[in-house]
Amino acid sequence: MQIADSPLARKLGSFVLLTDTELETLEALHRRRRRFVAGKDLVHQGQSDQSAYVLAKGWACSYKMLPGGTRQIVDFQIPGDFFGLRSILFRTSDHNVEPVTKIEASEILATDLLDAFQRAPRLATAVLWAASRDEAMVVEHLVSIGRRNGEERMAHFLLEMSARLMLVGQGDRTGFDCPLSQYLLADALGLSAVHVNRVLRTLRHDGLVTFQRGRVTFHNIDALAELAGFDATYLDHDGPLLR
Amino acid sequence: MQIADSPLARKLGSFVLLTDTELETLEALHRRRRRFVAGKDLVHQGQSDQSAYVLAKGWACSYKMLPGGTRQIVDFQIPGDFFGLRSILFRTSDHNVEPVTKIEASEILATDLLDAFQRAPRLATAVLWAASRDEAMVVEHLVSIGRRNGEERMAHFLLEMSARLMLVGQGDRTGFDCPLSQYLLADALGLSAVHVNRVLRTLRHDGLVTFQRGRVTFHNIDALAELAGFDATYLDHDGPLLR
DNA sequence: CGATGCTTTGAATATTTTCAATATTTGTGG
DNA sequence: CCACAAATATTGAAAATATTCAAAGCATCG
Repeated sequence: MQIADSPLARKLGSFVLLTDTELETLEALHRRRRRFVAGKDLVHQGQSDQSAYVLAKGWACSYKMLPGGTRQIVDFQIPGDFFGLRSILFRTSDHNVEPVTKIEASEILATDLLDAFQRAPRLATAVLWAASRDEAMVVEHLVSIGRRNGEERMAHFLLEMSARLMLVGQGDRTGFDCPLSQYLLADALGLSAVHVNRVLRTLRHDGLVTFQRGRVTFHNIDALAELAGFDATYLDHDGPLLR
Repeated sequence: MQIADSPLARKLGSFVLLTDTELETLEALHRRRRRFVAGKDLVHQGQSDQSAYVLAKGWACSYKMLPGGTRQIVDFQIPGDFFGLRSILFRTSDHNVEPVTKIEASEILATDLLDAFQRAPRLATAVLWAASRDEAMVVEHLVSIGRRNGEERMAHFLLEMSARLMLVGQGDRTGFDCPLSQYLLADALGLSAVHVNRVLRTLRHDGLVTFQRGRVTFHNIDALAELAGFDATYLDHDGPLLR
């Protein structure tokens, strides 16, 4: 069995040991490489016949708009991540996706995905697993917003992003490059942008972490994890369950 | 093709037109009917080899504990709902499940589910769809906690529960029976129990909704939906995508 | 009927937002 | 490479929102 080097194959392969047919079917999903500029939505809440994507380069975010004009960012996507899957399964999208930076992504049409599941049925189980992993992240995000204060939320968020980025070979224990503005952080963490600024100042003054000029630098990652109550098990790959 | 009357078959059938084999395979998942008393967890955060369940009677909730001893309820389950799916896919559970009332549920072992996927591969796609629908609810919950105030959150929550209950034939436009205490509501909505009480008083005084002695009564459901910014599309079934 | 859990209310405090103003950084065209 | 405009970050003060602590009133169920 050959090793595929697409991020998607690597991710799914950690759950299901993929056969050659399955690998080929996966690779076929990567025709239709697209580029998008930052800030212009590529999946639209309420629209039908939207595609899903696998992100290859750059950062994006999924969010929902509220009647008052505010929004809540549900999730950030980094290279190797899926997005827009629900737009396929529900025919019409319940959320928006906006590139945070300029991005490159493979577009996956509804029929592509359903055909792939027909050709290689175990892929459906693998995608179910990947989607559940994403759901676990949303759940942890929910817990953060529901029960952690500003500092704890920020700490947890930065640690989670760091762990996710390290899984795809970006950043290290000292920190990571981060293209998010304080407005984006606010929309994600359920805070005001002003408060995000104050929270970052507090964490900086306490010698825990610095976020300046697009770079997150950890000064005391253990104290930060302690503050956040951070437990990365929900991100861990354990080795394939399906053989 | 016969019509199966299990809630699971009805739910998955709204996404995939199920064949006889698929229906039989589904029904086989309903051996192992279990009863549980209220308040005693049946899925445990951090434990491995946990089962998933399909709820037949009663209400349950999924939640996560935090280091400080507080908890965040992620989701309530009502008859027909799945829970503990992630405990199977990840071998170890990242959350707890507690019966709110006494419940009856069918236990589904990891091997049961994976065998069923092998025997009837389209079931995996159907379960992916159902899991995505659950994820959409968690996302809406996240949005609520992140960007709505106490009154809006409560309004949204009550409307969502009403819509979900009506899908399984419980309650109507005038209201529904609800076994949740203000403590449970607080843990779900990311508020304190005291504040939940004040929020309910405000909604009652404003003539929108009354929640007393286990019964939710809508007085002005349109105004309530307006206040909450409630849009039920994320709960809608559209008719099967897979034939 | 008595114990227990749930609901209700008040008052003081903590957290977060909003509004407003001022720095700083970044990107762009000349 | 500089100057300028736009975007982003920072700070203060007042107001809104929600929490905590404490106490009392109601249900409910054996």
